Amino acid sequence: MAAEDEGEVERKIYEERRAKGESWKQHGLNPFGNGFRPQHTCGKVVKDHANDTAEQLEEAPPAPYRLAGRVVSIRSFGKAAFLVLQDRTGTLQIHVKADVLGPAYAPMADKLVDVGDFVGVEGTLFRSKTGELTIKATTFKPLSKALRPVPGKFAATEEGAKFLEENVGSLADVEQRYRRRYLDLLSNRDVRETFRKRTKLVQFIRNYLDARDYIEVETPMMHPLVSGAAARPFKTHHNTLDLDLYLRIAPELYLKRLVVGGFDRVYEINRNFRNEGISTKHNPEFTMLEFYEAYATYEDLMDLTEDMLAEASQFVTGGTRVQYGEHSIDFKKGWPRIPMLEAIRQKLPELSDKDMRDLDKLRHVTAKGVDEKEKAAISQMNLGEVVGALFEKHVEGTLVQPTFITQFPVETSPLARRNDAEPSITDRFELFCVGREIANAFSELNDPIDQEGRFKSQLDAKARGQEETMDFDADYIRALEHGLPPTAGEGIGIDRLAMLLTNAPSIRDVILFPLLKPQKT
RNA sequence: GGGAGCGUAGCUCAAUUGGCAGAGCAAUGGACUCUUAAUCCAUAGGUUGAAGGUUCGAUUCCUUCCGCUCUCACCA
Repeated sequence: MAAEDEGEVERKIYEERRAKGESWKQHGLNPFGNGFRPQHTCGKVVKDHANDTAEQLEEAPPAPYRLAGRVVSIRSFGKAAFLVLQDRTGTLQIHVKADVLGPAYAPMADKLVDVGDFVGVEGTLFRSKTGELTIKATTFKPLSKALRPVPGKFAATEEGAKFLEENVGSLADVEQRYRRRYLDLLSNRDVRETFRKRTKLVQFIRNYLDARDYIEVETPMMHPLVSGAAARPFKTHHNTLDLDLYLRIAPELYLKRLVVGGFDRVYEINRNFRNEGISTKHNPEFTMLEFYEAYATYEDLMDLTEDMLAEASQFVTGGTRVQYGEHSIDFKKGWPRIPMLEAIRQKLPELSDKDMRDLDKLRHVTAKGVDEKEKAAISQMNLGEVVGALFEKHVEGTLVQPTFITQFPVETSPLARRNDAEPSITDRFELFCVGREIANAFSELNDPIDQEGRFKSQLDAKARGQEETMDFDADYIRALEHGLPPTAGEGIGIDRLAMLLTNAPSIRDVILFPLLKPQKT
């Protein structure tokens, strides 16, 4: 039934289309049928014959094609009509004629086929007088009735798509695009393209890591403890066990347990959940790649990362140079690697080497121009935390081209290995691009005694009022006590990477069904 | 949570200083056997997001609410 909150027009169209579906039965057609099996696809037919002339097709016509898809355009002339058929591969024009089809043309003559319906056709390929590759249908079978119309005009052909892009889009209402993604997908070509690229990206990463002898695993989404990152979790509950659980904020500690177990090249591409704000760069559930390689260092992972992302860009977009908004991003290998303190001092040259170890001085500099609430938070920070805050405030947003920032303070890196020469910093890097963090990696802390101390520091931070802290994971310590080989690990935000490679301004443009407030009726 | 903006027909958008709520596409009826934004003739389609207020009169001004977008904060 049409919903009660609909407008008159919408309800009328619905009723009319239902009645048309009923009329299909008089022609022996099931309005919600099944059993038509296409043997070819629109995109392949067009590709295979793109260079065939009208004469070639007439003299040596290819064997008949059997296709099925959604009707996205109808141009009817009474006893003949041109339809545009869309399937997963593309579109192809169909010519249906009363004299060729005989009784099978009746549903067209009676105007029982609408844009949005699915049909199956069989016929031979020719070029129409205007030169377009077209199937002359010898079989025409409506398959499935669409009771609701598609939104507005279809971008059915290249020319039509171009027109709609340059003028009014089919579905422009941002909220509707996210809420009813199926309409967005079926009416907007560039949206289909974006999600295909996202899929290609994930496919590429899997192949890349598989080729390097990594194995893909799945670890728990429901965690008894908060671990692996600094974020607030979602809480849930298991009834039978009467057990409170958290949706995972990161898989890190489970993956490293697997390295202890001997899976010493391991990765997971899966969802993380963080109970934080929603923005164009944050969705509460998002996809993360994490991978761990024994006997590698964080420096090895920098090499791997620039190689993997340069190749991913090539695979997904066809080149290493990518336009993102106003920026032209170059993923070609050889990205700058800058220690965090150095990056800060490049932006704030007035700070001396000595200043960078002066907690009061740094607190003072960081607190410049911020509100009282933030000032209070800064006054509680330790040296590492204030360095991190200074970096985020003055440097992060300025890193447009891919840049590795290395040597993070130990206080903000509770799972990373200390630097051998300078124990106050860790063997860690983050990758930034367009002012955003794309990747985070480090040589793993495999010293269980040090790890125990770091967990305790997290508890102290929690006691100081910090909400985003890790729990003490005694079983993880025990795993480390059984021996974690020297290992480096990395996390890459797949959504943010997909944004870069598809020129998407919002993370919602690369997540099929982003979280929205439920619609009130 | 703070700030800014938006909400008009199924879709995309107009509406002058507060003065009869409109167009294109989609829909419906009709014509039409090579169109591709098909064309031509005709018809229908509205609680202007919701509630309240000011006014002779509100799409327009005010208040509250709902929803969305952007942005700041938070968030690797």
